[in-house]
Amino acid sequence: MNEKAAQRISVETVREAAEVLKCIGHPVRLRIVELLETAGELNVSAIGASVGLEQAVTSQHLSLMRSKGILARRRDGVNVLYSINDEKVIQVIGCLRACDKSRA
Amino acid sequence: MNEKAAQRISVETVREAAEVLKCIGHPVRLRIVELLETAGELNVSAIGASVGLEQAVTSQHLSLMRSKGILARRRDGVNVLYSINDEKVIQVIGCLRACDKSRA
DNA sequence: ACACAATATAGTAGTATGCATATATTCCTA
DNA sequence: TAGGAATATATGCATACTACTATATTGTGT
Repeated sequence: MNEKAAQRISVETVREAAEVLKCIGHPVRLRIVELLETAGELNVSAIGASVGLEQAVTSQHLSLMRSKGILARRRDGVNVLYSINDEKVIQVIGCLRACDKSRA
Repeated sequence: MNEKAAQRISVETVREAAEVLKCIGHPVRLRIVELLETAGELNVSAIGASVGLEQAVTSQHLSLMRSKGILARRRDGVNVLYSINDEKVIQVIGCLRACDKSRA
């Protein structure tokens, strides 16, 4: 079983995946995504504090990722909680953790 | 076992990974990487033909990916054979194949 | 050494990104 | 409903990308 199918990935998938990869291909955004992968859900100021960014800049990065479907957002009173909304991204983070560990 | 370690990925790894992700976060380059993942090794013109690109443009994309350590290159007479040189990238492609299949 | 085939590099113009600053919006509480 | 806290949006500017075209390099066979 599992005989290395290797079928061509659809044009659609390539286009969308490239957009997502490009988006998380930024140190700050990748860090944010990593943070959310472990924390689950966080508000904007917590994210900004953890990554060390201005409020506006943090919000900009979060908005961008949300616009690509990478993040989901939920209001909780005054706060807005962000979380990961893309399975691919979670898998990529997992892969990076593994790589990071194995390069000790 | 495997108690969701979730240790913070090192700054180094984040920086490098972001560079790689950004680089393959381009439709053409992602397609090239997919191609090489199934084909193993291909010369420039074969890659260009398969992706439908001008020679110079193909070469530029390949050079860029090589400069990031994503691709390896080997001369074979007049030809230059490119192949994937980054384990992360292979895993990402695998992930995309899975996603693509499951969205049938 | 010459001619040709396969790759690579340079230069450039248009577009997109990234960050910073200022300003706006939304929601809670007194 | 006025004020403050938490987020979001608008704008400007410097930098980075992308695609295109032209030109250069490298290797092979004769």
